[in-house]
Amino acid sequence: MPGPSISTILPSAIYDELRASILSQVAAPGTTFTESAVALQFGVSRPTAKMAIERLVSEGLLHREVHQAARVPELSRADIVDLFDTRAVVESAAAAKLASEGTVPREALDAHRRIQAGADGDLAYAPLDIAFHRALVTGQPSTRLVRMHSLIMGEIELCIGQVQANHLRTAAEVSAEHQAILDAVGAADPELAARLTRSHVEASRERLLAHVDASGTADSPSRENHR
Amino acid sequence: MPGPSISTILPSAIYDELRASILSQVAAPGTTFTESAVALQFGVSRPTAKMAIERLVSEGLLHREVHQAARVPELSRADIVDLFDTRAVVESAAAAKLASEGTVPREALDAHRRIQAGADGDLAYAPLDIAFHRALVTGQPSTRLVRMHSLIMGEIELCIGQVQANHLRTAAEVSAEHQAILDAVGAADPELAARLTRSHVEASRERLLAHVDASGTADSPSRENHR
DNA sequence: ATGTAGCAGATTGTTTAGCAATCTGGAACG
DNA sequence: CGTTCCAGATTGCTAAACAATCTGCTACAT
Repeated sequence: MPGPSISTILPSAIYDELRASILSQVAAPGTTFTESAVALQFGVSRPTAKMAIERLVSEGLLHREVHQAARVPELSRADIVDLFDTRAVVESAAAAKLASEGTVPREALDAHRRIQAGADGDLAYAPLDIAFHRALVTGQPSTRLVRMHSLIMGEIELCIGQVQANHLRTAAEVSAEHQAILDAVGAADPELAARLTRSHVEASRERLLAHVDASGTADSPSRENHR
Repeated sequence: MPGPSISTILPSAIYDELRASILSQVAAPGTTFTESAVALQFGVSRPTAKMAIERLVSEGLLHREVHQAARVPELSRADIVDLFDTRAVVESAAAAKLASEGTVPREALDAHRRIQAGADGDLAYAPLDIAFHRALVTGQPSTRLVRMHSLIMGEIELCIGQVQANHLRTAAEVSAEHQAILDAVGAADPELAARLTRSHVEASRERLLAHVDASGTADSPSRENHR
C-alpha cells in the first residue's frame, strides 16, 4: 500500500541512494546519470540501473530526453511557482477530506510534536516537515490523492531542503501553522483546514521565491553557509 | 512534452493497443495479462512487454502484485467515488487557472462544438467529452497539474465509457454544462469556473453511482444494450 | 470424508551479452 | 569563419537463462 506505483523491489536500494544524493545536493543540478555509470557504481546490471533512473524521472527528480543521459534538473522560478501551487491544490483537498472525518492521523501528530520539541535548537526540521505533510495526505482515504501527492513530493523535497538550508522559515513558525491546521482538522472544519493548509504552503513558497529572486537568476546554491 | 513521463517509444504501440482493449471492455475486468503472453502476442521481447504493462499499472488501468500477473481491475463503488472526487479537485483547479487568464483553449472549444453539433443524434460523445476535459487541463500552464490529471484519466475513461454506454447522460445535457464552464472561463471568473466544473463532474458521478447501485453489486456490464 | 502439508507449474525478478538506432561534440574541409 | 561529416557515447531493444516466489493441486494423515 505505501509502495509508489512502480513495484520492483531490488532497484529500491539504488533508487534510495540516488534520491538521497540528489536531495542532499551532493549531485548538483546539471549532473548527469548514465545508465552504465550507475550500473557500474552499484555493481548491478544496466536494466536494473535503468529502472531506478526511470523511477526518479517519473518523480521529476531527474529529467531525461530520448537517447540522452538523465540529468538533475535546475528548478526555474516558474517551476517553483507551479510546484507549490499544485501542492497547495492537493494538500488543501487532503486537509479538507481529513477534517470532514475529524480524525487527526497519528503520524502527523508525531511529526508535529517532534518539530515542536526541537523548535528551540537548530533542528534540521525539513525531514519532519515532509513527514508531517505526507501524513496529512496518506491519512485521508483517497488513494488517488495519495498517488498524485507522491508524484510531486520528490520535487517538493528538493525545494524544502533549500528553505531549511537557508533558514528561510523557523521551526517555531512552521510548527505554529501546523498546529492551526491540526486544530481545524480536529474541529471537523473542512473549509478552514483547507484554507490554512493553502496559506501555509503559499507562505513557504513566498519565502523561497524571495530568496531565489534575491540570490541570483536561478537556484544558485552559492551561499548555503551564511550562518 | 505531451509524452507521459515514461519515455520509451516502442512499447507505446503495445501500450496503445492494450489500453484500447481495456477501455473498450474487450478485456473484461478480471482478465489477466502475463508478460510472456503479451510479448508473444505482439512479437516483442518480454522486457518490452513488461514496460508497457508497468505503464498501464502506473495509470491504474491494470493492477498487479509482486510475482503475479497483471489483471484488469473491477472498479468498486468506493473507487468510483474516489476517482470522481479527485478528478473534481484537479479539474476545478485547472478551470480556475484557465479563468484567471480568461483564455479558452482552442481544443476545448473544438470538442465542445462537435458535441453540440451531434447532440440531436445518437452520438457517441464519450471520446469528445474526454477530449474536452483533457483540453481544459492541458490548456492551463501548470505542467504538474497536467501530469496529475493524466494519472487518473485512464480510469476516468473507463467510467465515462459506462456513462455513455448506458445513456446515463444526454449529449445535450453535458454540452450545456460545458458551455457554462467555457462562459465562466471566458468571463475570467475563476471562482465560478471552478464551481461549475466541480458540479459538472459530480453530476456525472451521481448518475454513474445511481446506475451502479441499481444494477447489481459492482459494475456488471449486463445490460449495455437496452436501447 | 476432511483438513493439511508438500510439491509441481507458472510467473515475475534479475542478470548477462550484444546489436541497432540515435544524439553530441569536435575535426576536417570549403 | 561557417558547414559537413565522422567517431564516440548513450540509450532502445532483443535474446536466453537462472533465481525467487506465488498459486493450485495432489497425496497423505486424521
